[in-house]
Amino acid sequence: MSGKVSENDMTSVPKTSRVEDAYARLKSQIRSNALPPGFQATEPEIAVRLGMSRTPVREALIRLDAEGLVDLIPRRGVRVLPISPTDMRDIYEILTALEPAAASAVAARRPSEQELAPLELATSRMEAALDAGDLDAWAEHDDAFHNALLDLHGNQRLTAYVASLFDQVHRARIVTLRLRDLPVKSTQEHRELLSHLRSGDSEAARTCFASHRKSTANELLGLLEAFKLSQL
Amino acid sequence: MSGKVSENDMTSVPKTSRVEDAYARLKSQIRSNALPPGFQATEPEIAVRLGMSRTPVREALIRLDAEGLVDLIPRRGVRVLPISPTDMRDIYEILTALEPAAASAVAARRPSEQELAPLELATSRMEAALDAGDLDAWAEHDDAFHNALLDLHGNQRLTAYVASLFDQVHRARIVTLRLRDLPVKSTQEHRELLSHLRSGDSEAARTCFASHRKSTANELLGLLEAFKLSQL
DNA sequence: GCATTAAATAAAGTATACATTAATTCTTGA
DNA sequence: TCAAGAATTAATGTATACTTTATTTAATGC
Repeated sequence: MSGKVSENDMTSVPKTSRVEDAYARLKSQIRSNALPPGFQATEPEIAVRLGMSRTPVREALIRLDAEGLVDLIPRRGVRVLPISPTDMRDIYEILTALEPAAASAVAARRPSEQELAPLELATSRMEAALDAGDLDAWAEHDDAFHNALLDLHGNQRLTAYVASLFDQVHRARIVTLRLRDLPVKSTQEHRELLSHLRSGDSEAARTCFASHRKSTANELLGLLEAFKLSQL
Repeated sequence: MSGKVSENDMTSVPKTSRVEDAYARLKSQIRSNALPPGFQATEPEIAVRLGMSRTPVREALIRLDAEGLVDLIPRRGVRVLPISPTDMRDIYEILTALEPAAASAVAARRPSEQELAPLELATSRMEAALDAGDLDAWAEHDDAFHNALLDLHGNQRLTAYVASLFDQVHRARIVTLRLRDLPVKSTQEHRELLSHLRSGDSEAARTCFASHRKSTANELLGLLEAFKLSQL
């Protein structure tokens, strides 16, 4: 009964393995552009950089490679994969097929107001962030909206795959966010989609989301072309 | 100029690494049920089995884990993942969203007869296999049809992902293929889809494929329930 | 001085040794 | 006999040593 777990909470931290640590740090550094697209390094270099041996680094790199974030080049080490307009087109095409299907299914399930709460919250925050002109916050809540919708749908494979696609386009989204007008229309579309989910109109939800995705994709691709951003 | 590459062609074989070898063999054994769902083994056991050290085995297992074919259990080794009806439902839902989108895009592109040749060939072979009652051949050409369509579309991420989903449901497809009536309707639907691709009717192609996928999924799920196959 | 080829270099690929830790088994006491 | 706990076991997680091989550099011959 003297059961004290605390005291040295520092030692009872989640206990992360080196592989997990390497994976998380590398992924985060890629997302934040600390390791920019095209960056190339050898395994020993990365191992030193992360303060561990090659073994866990290799295992983390294999995972990042499988997720399409880096390329393992036979005798040259790793390269952080740049995203080309073609990549963007391909990825958004997949998102345009998957997310509307999820939205449609969620609407058909007639979700309760409680289930929709995370979506409502995310939408409100997007609106607030937009008013405040805080683009980073807006992007964060946009992410939250899409994740909440997928969670609600409950197809874990779909959720995981969409998440990995979002990871791949993250850098490009961040860059282009500042090259375009404020995402007023996009925010409105989220509000509209939410109303379709509420009313249980599955076809309207699908259509609404599909057109949202298509316009997002077109806008993005237009910017990449306009600014000659052939590599991100 | 004396440059001869041949002579010892035996030495210039693809030259496969141990990791690749382990990956391919394990995957093949999982597909063929040599390693049945639920099969569990430790890394050293698998290493002995494959005649190599743990290192390449681990790396191959990480890839198989990322693809959803095995589960790496903290201290228990690997387990070949069984497919449950829920998994099947989730996977077919994704396929139902992705493949019709690809079919629609291909139709819109008005493919040439030459481009459609692999699809025509696969369909003919499915019809022949059906007449001959050769279910294995039928399944093989069914696969070929779907792969050819995705290749034609050209979205490599989409192609790769669909392929990995097919890998996951492969065992279940093989089993259920023999529990149901001959796939007459399914074969006809392929022929029908092909005609829509030929005529460039993208909406018809999408609808046709979507209903094909849905009926396939329903049939499959029905069989799993009817035969109480809660794990494959 | 250039091209061809050989040697050196360094990275990935692989094996193995070691550390850590969860599970199991054995022991001990009630 | 059963329960609690300690010791053992064995598997993963990690580091390191070694092997193979592509690339680069150096050397040699024309």
